[in-house]
Amino acid sequence: MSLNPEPERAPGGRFFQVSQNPTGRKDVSEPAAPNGDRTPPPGRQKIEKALKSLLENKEFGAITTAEIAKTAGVTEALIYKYFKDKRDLLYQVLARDMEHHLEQAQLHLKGINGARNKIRKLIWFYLNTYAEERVFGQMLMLEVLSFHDFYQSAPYQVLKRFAILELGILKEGIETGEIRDDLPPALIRQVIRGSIENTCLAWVKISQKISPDELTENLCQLLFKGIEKPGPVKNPN
Amino acid sequence: MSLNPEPERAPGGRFFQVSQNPTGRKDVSEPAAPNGDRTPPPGRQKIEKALKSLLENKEFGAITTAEIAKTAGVTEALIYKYFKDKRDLLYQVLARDMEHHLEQAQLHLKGINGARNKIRKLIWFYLNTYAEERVFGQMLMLEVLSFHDFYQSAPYQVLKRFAILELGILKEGIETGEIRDDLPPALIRQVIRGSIENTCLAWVKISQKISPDELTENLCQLLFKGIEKPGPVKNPN
DNA sequence: ACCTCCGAGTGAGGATTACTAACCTCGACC
DNA sequence: GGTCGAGGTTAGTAATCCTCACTCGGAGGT
Repeated sequence: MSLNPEPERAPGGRFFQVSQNPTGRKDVSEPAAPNGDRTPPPGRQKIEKALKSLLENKEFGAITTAEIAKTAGVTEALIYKYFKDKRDLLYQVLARDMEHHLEQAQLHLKGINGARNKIRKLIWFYLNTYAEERVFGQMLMLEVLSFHDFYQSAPYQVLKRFAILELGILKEGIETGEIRDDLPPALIRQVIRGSIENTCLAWVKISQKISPDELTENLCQLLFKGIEKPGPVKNPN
Repeated sequence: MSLNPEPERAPGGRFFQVSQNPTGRKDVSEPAAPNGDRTPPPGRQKIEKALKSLLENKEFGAITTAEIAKTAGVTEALIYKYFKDKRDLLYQVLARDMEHHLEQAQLHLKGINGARNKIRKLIWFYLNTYAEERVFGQMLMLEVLSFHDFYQSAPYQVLKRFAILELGILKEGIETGEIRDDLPPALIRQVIRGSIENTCLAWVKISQKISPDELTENLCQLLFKGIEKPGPVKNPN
């Protein structure tokens, strides 16, 4: 009867259920375990895996908790044993992925000299990651960045660590004279990130095909040298 | 290059292309040609106004249809007389706003010479618009860009017209030699848009305060000249 | 062997939501 | 005066997120 493929319905439940936990993270996953080593319970793992696999061909808003539970082979209620929200589930999955990618990024930067070379490498790394892990890119760029509560969530904290990494490189470049010092590093960072995200978004949403290698080169050309044509200045502005 | 805006057929929804009514008073005194477009019914106008006012301090996903109907002073069902969806309501409101801003942008560009000057002006215009009409910026940047169906909606068609405008300026600049010709204009456009949107998003979401005038200057510096420190040119990598 | 505790997991709803079908009302027009 | 259709309403419905009370089984103390 229902021919409703409409995403982002949010009936049921209350919207502004205030969590007693200002961090937005639920501590239900951190009980006093016998020892520091505890593998997460199988049900929890299955739930996270189910969400990821469903995200392969459906957007988060269109995935129902019933669906998640069914593909995970558990009951709906179990989701709420481990996650405060449907959204909290997304955040925790995303946070784990981001943590992993942060480590990878740091690894990729090892042994590279010079701020500009590092920036180039980082740009390539982001593009390549978005290209190879589509679900991750979608989660980050379009399921999450638009929601208010994301900015109090765990994955946002990881995003901040990315920011620290990037700002560190920029400051290094400013000190060594590789990068101009008349603009705030935070702005430079936002421009770089914005460029990357915007091109990747166009690619994700409009199935515009790109090759990370080539795009890295073009982006660096643009970001490093600017859009002005070098040569005789016609109109000084 | 592949983002070349190609005209697609409009979605099935019907349009009430209404001319703007500055006085806010819309007496149905005019006979109104039978087959021509009439002024939209009051209920419809109230619904659109209600949504806009609710968006002032709530995100779209958290606004219920009941709420919209209540603040509009009509019943819920009336919404679905004029809009196919809750989202369709958002899209139509947004499309009207965008249409208006597109006209404004074209007006602001009149009498400006030179591609770089036009780009600078356009950047200022976007920043200023986002700064002054917060609700509009929020609608566009974070309620809409993440949804699949947006890319078949009316406001997306207007977005494409923005793209045409921007690409036109870029191509003009390439021809006159103001802008480098070794990079695809579509990429340049995406970088510019990404920079603007990313900075504005940070400003909207993290209440980072900016001044459009100052930010325009910095952004143009960055986008025009690049992030490299000018000076002794050593090796062009 | 028995009791207790506790985490993993379940079953059965409740509350709220987006959306719909059927109906009413009233002026215009023939 | 009958019809038609647009503007608007009443009274729902299915779907969805989330909660609460409950079961099961094993580890460990006594």
